[in-house]
Parts: sequence; structure tokens; C-alpha cells
Amino acid sequence: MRKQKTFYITTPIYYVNDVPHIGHAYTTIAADVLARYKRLRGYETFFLTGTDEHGQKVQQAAVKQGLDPQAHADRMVTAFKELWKRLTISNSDFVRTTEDRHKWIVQYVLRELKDRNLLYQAAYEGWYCLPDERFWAGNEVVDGKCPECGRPVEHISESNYFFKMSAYRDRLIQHIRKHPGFIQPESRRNEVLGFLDRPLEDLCISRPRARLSWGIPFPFDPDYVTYVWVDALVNYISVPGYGSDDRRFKKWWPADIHLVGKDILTTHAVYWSTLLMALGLDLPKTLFAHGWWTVNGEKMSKSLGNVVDPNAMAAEYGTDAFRYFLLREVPFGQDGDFSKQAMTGRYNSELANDLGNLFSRTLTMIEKYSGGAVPKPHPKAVKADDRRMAARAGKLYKSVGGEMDRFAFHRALLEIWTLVDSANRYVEQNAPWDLAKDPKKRPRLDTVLYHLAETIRILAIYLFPFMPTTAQRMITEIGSTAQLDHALKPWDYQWGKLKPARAVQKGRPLFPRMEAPATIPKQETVASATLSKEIRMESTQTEPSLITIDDFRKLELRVGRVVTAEKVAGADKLLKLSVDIGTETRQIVAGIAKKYIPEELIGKSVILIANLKPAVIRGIESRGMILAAGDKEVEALATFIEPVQPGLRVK
RNA sequence: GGCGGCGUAGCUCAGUGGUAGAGCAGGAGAAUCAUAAUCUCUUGGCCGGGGGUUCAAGUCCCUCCGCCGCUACCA
Repeated sequence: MRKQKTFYITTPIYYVNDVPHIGHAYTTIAADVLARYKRLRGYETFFLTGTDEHGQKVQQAAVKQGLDPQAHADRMVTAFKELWKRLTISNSDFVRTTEDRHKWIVQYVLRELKDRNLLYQAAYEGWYCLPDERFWAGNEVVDGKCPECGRPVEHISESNYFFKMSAYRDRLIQHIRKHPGFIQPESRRNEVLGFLDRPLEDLCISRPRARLSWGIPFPFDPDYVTYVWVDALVNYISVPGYGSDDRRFKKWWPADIHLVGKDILTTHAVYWSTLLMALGLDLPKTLFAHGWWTVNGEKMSKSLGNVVDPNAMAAEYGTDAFRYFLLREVPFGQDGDFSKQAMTGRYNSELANDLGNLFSRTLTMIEKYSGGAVPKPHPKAVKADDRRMAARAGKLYKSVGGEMDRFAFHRALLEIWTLVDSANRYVEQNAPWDLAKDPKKRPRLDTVLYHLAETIRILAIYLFPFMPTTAQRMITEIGSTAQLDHALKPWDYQWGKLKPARAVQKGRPLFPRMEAPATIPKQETVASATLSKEIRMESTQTEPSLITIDDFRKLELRVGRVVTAEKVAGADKLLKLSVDIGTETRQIVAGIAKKYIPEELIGKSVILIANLKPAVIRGIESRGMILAAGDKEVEALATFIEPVQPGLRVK
């Protein structure tokens, strides 16, 4: 008997310091798509996700809320579990690092490392910021101050356990060179190799209990808890049975793929790989680092208040449409931008118009012209056009499979859409409404309608990993009894398997068209973007990055009208402006000369911070500041949609 | 600073040394089964600048400009 093919896929376990956002959703959805795809193709699949619950930040967050760390973690875990349910995530298990089954194995791993003589005790030295309870590397410290809070740091030395990571540097480099697919995408692989070009140091894997108690105790030294990364990474082997169930562990390890965000690639590529080497275990077959999402072109952050809530998106667009967008919009591995405009654009044109409408028109025609049952095709009425459709559908098995196996989700969807597009063209070219007018053309009409129905059945199979609910609906409404959350037989993918004569059941549109979001007036985005930038600067000082309305009120923002503008001699970026703010005319120096020529600014309304401390720039006094969008270079001045009086308060 | 990558249509990007492409957006038309959804045709490029190799360069080499990523022990 042939051995059952297996597939083991993981997401990172998510740190419970944060509520789930689009980044968490992205990784997990991608993993779910792969898991469903593999199951459909007959692989026994183990799909693991979970939560990482120990460590300093969790402890701090819990203390802040007056909670026990475990209680805090319990609360956060619910948010993740509920989100995965809502996003139809089909994980096989959900691990929490606070569970005994995991803690136990982490201790087993530590003992194993100790027995193999791979641990030693030494002093960990570094600059420590006491209020932040955080270490900083020498090059991160700015003038002896903490780069995060600006308070002085002290050089301290504490005893810790170190893992002899440095010993594995060469082996790891060799492994990465020998297995080009180990780290993907290739650019990330190069980064890791670049990282390994430099000396690799040993890894400090303990924390003194006196400083941090929320962690897994060292089994052989009660004064220490385990460094969270070691704790967390071990989940990939603790759950499938390392140290507890050899047979099960052999079945699943090495993992086929660890899916991670690009921010945690190094920890996986280096810490995890060397730990596995130390334990004498195989490395995972693939480590794939995907990109990050920005929102409306901006970095997502709490202080900007633009964090995308996956729950809200699923509620607004539907889970399947949200899943589709995330995987279709951006080549997997690259960064992407999320915006409601882009989301709605793809939703309407690809899901509602192309796919949803194809489905709708097909079912309607079967109802109208065929009494509501899938007609039987007539062999003699089959034409070249039909054979082309069947051939196109047949090609998807390989082409979609190839792209999926390369983790090129957007290309897999493009492949699937070639069939959607062909089907819409097929409808136009064969015009069933014309065939229906002539009873003699009945065989041809039946054949055309069957081909459309069968195309939909096949589309549903390929769409299932991406949009499970929609795909199953398509299958059911077209009159098939197939269940897509099970492995299909190879012949199920073949043309002609849809049984005729079954009644179709047309339901609500798959994807009702949506109103495009009103385009955000440019000025509005600009103003808020620039404002937030100011706020961001301040907010890095304090722990909760939100400001209160009172903080905001400290800014005296006023409408100004530019009266004169001239270049500042000897400075290529500066303009000297005089700005009418109603009660007076202010002289302001602004760094906008690369973008605007002085003449075109005269008469323009701008937003001015009126209570900014005056500054002297290039010997010219500047009393205030005008708002503009841009990071390093100014891209646009903030102004107003309606004409406004100078001096008016902006709030 | 070091290492790596990118710069092609309004936007997002594809492009093995051999006549510059797709999707979206824009323009024109056809059709009426369909969620006004579809289908056909179409406008639009000093391929970042300069230099070189070659019969031939978006593609190879050099250089400049611009943008981005990595540069570990908080997760």
C-alpha cells in the first residue's frame, strides 16, 4: 500500500500582547488556503496555529490592567480563536504556550541541550533601561539614553544561560546554499545569508526570574525562566509529538512549511534552525516570509489609528471576499497596500462582475431555458468552442497546482480567472438566448448550458481553498452533492463529472455589488496624515501611543492665506512666506521649495500651527509651521476643499 | 557605513540579447441571459539619466540619481 501523503503547515504562534490585526489574519488565511488546497489534493494535512503567551510584554500588559498574566492571556486568546472561526480557518490544532503539553516539552528540550553540553552559564552584558525593563545593544543606545523613552540606561551584567549557537553557523550556511527552496522568497534567503556572513554569536536563552517571572521555568535551575523565543519556536515540534509520541512526530516532522512574516524571519532562519540542529532534528522543508500590509499607503500603527480590524472587514465585505483580496492583491512575499478603494475595486470587478455574474447568468439560463435542471449535453452538438472550454478547465489542474506549490497565490487566482473570463466569452459567443428561440437548436442549447454548469463546478473546486463558503455554495446550487472539504479523487477534477438532470437552486447573488467608497478628498487625507505624523513623534515617548483630545487641543491650528512667497537665498528647500491669519500676518520659513515655486502659492489657503515656538532658520525668524504631506520630501500642502476665511480655527 | 534589491503606460506590475506587454483606469461600439453585470475594438511608453559591449540592449557591463530591504538576543 502506498504511504499516505502528509503535509504539515504552521503559522507563527501569535503574541497575545496585541489584538489580532490584518497581519495576523493574512498569515493565517494564507496557511488555511494552503492547507485546504493540500487536503483537496489528497494530503493528510496538519495545520497548526496558536498563541505565544509568555514574556515581558505580556507580563507588563497584564500588570497594567491589574490582571494576572494568565488571565490576561486567556482573554486575548479568545479574540484570536473567534477571529479564526469567523475567517473559516481550518486549523487542526491550536496551541497555547501556557499549556502543560507544551511547557513540558520546552523543559525537555532544555534538558536535552544541557545533556548535549550545548549550554553554558555566562554574564550577559548590555545597556539596560530600568523603567522600560529592556536591554539595548550598544549601537542602539543614543548618547547613553534609551532610544525608546530617552531616559538614561545603565550598563549591567547578569548571569544567564547561553546556547552555543555560534557552532552551527557554517552548517547553516551550507544548508541554505544546498537547499535553494529552504528560505523563500529568494531575496529573503539572500538577507539571511548576508546576516550569516558576519560572526554569529551564542544566544542568551534564559532570563533571571527576579527580573521576569512570566515564563517557563528552567528545569535544572529555578532562578531562571526560558527566553520567549525558544519557548515559542518549540511549539512546532512539541505539538506533533516531539519528546512524547515518536510515531506521531515522525509522521509530521519535518514540517513542510513554516509561514512567517518578514519581521520574524531571522529568528526562524537562524535561532530555530540552529536549535533543531542542536537537537539532531531535520530542518523544516520551507520557511516562507511574507510581506506586510500598509493602509492607504501608510504604515499601519496604533498611533495613526489606521489598524485594519479583520473582523470589521469580514463583516463589511464578507469573509470570502476579504480572503480573496488579501491573496489576490499582492504577490505572496511582497508588501502590499490595503485600501477600501482597492478592496471594493476587486470585489466589484472580479467577484461581483466576473465570477458572481457568470454564476448568476448561468443559473438563470438553466432555469429559463432548461426547466431548472442541468441539461444533458448532446455529443453530436459539441463544437470546437466547447472542447476548448473543456481543455482550458483541464489545464488548471497543473497550472493552478504549480502556482500553489510555489506559494504564488495571486498567480493561481489569475489562472483560475482565465477560466472565468473564457466562460463569460463563451456565453456571448454562443448566445443561448438566441438558441432558445429555435426549437431545432435544443441539442445545441443543452450542450452549451451543460458546458457552463460544468465549468462552474470545476471553478468551485479550484476556488475552494480561497473562498470555501462561496465555492461550496456554487457546487450545491449547481446541483452537485460534492463536499469540498474532503479530498477529491483525481477524476473529480476531470471534465464531464457533473451529473445532468439535477435541479439547480439559485440563491442570493454570490457577491452583491457594492458602492465604491467615496474617494477621500485629498486635502483631508493629507491633513490627517501630516497631523498624525506630529502626533507620532510625541507618542513614541509614552507607552500607550494614543493621545487624548486635550493633547490635540494644545495645537492651535488656523487657516492662513499666503500673501507673499520667495526663495531663501542659499537654501534649495526653503521658502520664506508671509501668511495672513486674520489677526496678523506671520512670517514663516517652510521647507517646500522643491515642490512649489513661490508664485503659485500666493493666495492659497494653508493650515498653520499658530502656537509653535518661533525658530530661526537660516537667520530668518519663522513663527509657525504649515502642514504638508510627505515623509522626507514634501509631497503636497494641506489645504481646504471650500474657500475659508484666514484666521479660522482648524479642529 | 556594509550587503542586497528595485526604477517599464495615469496606477499596479510582467517581460529568456532579436518588432515593448497585461490588469485596472480612459475612449468607442455590440448584445440583452445576468448583480448595468458582459463582449469586441481602442488611446496611451526618451523602459530613471549618462556612457560602454554587441550586427542588435528594457535585458549584459560601468557610472550617476532616486526609492526600498537586511544589519539578531522586546515579541
